[in-house]
Amino acid sequence: MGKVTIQDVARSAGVSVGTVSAVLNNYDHVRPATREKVTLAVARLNYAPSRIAQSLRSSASSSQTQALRIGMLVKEIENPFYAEVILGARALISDQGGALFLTSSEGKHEEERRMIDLLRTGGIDGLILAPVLDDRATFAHLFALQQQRFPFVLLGEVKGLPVSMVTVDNVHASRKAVRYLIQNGHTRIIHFAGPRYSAQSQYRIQGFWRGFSETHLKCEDSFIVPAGDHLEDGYQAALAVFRDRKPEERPTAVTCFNDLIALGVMRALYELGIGIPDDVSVVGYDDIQIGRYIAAPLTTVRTPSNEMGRSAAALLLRQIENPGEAKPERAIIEAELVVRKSTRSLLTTDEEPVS
Amino acid sequence: MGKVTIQDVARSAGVSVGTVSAVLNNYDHVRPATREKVTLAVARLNYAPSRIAQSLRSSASSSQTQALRIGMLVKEIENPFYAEVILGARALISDQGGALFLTSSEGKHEEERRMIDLLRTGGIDGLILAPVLDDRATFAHLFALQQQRFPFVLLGEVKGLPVSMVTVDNVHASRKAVRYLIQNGHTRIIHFAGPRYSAQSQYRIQGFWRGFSETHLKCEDSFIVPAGDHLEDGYQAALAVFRDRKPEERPTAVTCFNDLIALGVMRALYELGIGIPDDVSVVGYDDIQIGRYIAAPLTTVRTPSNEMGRSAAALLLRQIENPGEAKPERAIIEAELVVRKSTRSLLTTDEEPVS
DNA sequence: TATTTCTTTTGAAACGATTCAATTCTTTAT
DNA sequence: ATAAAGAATTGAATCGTTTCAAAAGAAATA
Repeated sequence: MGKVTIQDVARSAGVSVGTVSAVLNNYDHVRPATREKVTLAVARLNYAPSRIAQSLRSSASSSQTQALRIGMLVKEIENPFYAEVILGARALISDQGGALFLTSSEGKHEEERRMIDLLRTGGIDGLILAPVLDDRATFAHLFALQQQRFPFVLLGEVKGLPVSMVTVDNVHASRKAVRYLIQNGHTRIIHFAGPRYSAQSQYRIQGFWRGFSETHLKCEDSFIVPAGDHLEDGYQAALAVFRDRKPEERPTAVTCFNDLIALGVMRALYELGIGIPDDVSVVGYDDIQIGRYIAAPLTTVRTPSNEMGRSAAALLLRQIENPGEAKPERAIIEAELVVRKSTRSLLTTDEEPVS
Repeated sequence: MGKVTIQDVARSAGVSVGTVSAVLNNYDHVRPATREKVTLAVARLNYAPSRIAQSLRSSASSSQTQALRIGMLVKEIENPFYAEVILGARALISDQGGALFLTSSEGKHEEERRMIDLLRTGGIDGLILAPVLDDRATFAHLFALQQQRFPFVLLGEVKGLPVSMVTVDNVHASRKAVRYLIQNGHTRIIHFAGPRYSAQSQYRIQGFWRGFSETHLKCEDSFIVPAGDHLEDGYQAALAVFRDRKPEERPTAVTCFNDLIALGVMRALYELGIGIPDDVSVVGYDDIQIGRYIAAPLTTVRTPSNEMGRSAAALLLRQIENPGEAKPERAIIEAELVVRKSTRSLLTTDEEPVS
């Protein structure tokens, strides 16, 4: 069963390939009768255009229009911080008539390298990497890119690699935060640190130390508590620190690797009945938008978003595997209500099971 | 700045294209000296083979060894809801050895179409659209895609287009939320609705109505309040509804188009001194992760993330424009401390200016 | 030196679409 | 009925690779 090509359709419809192409692309210089003939032949042969050939041919003509394609690799798309970064990059590239294609490594080294390669061979004009994981093999990879003069920019800290990058002065910023707390009378301050091998986190720890060293106070080792970079990390770390400690032994303030950690910490404090800022002051890092709007755990309709994406992909893969079958499929997913603290019954004051 | 082809390499190395191809594919009938010449030319010109042309040619003989490339277009990457969807899709595609390339339309119709085209001509094997904006031209676009048998899946509601899609039963879910509230004694309930022309929002409104119609209660027109789909939309809408109303005239509960609206609403209520859930119950929609962790406005170090992305892109563009200059640039951006409600001074109880 | 054999290199023909100048077919106007 | 203008169709060129029969070069043999 050889593949059906546009040639076959043309022959079967008794017209030229050019005409078939015109019909398929909805050009308006085709007579209805001709269009009909072609459409029939397409249906009869169950013809599906080869997208490979299509893009080979049209990439030629579109490359004259020079639509800039930029690839971007982030660690985790779900971190609101990157969302903002992405928006910034996107805005500028879009203004230039280009497009930003996004990918994520989900924190895995080999994924990072794989994505870089896939983007690069995908006809991308340049790459934005934000941030690059601390990994030897990746560094070698980047070095090779650099050698080949492939345009790319790093976002964040990478030591000892002479490439273009955008960086924040983490030490300085972190120092400012601590100094602010100390100036306001705090002496026992804890820093919930980021991922162990993240250069970014190390700089922020360094700033924390430095903020202390400028004063008469001493920063003890126990002031640095490893957490991570997710909400849950902050939550767990804070529970561990605050749960079994007497109020007078608690820190009076904490700084966090990022806002997600801070939110997690705040959640833990809330559950422990520790007031913010009455008992403990909390400082985050990044200023994600949601930080300005936070309140209390939310009753909500739970859309199984992860599963939705998953089944969308499944549907798509099936379509690709059977290019012939044009039968649309539809997955209907049931949503459910999750009751939390933001609602209460007016009938009783006790918590009730979900109806 | 045209793309470098195998022809260019052949010319530059002083050999034929066949030889270059042989070198690239590691055939063993190439003399070391020749191999060397070619390798050098490849490096010199920074040549990367077009995988589109590759697979066009070899599709007949060798099987599809190419990694699967899936494009995904979302409305807004910054919405945490999509983040989850993306993760789900990504997980499955990655397991298959493929990659997910993400793009966003930022809610603009023509951007949506432009992105679809750019993805399509970029050698993508299939497309996930989540969700599709309610727009005639876009529908026509999708119809054409469908005609051309390009594999794609829609995520969300689109009426009158016979394509594969993944959908949630919005009416049902929304109805459940209202019913829950009514069963708990609420009678004055407001729904903060989504974007005006979103089919999704319309279904959720419909479910809201239906939840009422099953009871003895009447859903008045004024119960539906247009909001939008961003935090700020919810915030403003809630302010407008609650600010000038006497407590006994207030709704005792609200449902929201999504969690971001809910968070915005909660923020507004907090500022107005209205207790959650004591005075008003709030129901969101989506169950984004952060909904489980919320607390109070956060003092934070503000990283100018938008500007960071922007300048990363600027650097990159400059690099692409001047391919010769390999001079690494570096943009250093100053971060600043933003003091909000999660910190307080231990010296005084009044708020103080930032140091 | 001429002939044979083996190793390298060449260049044109695919792959399957889109494009567009040239051509043929319809109208419309004269 | 003929010319001119407009509409529809054609088909060769093109995109960037790989492939492979044929040509060319090098080495070995007679």
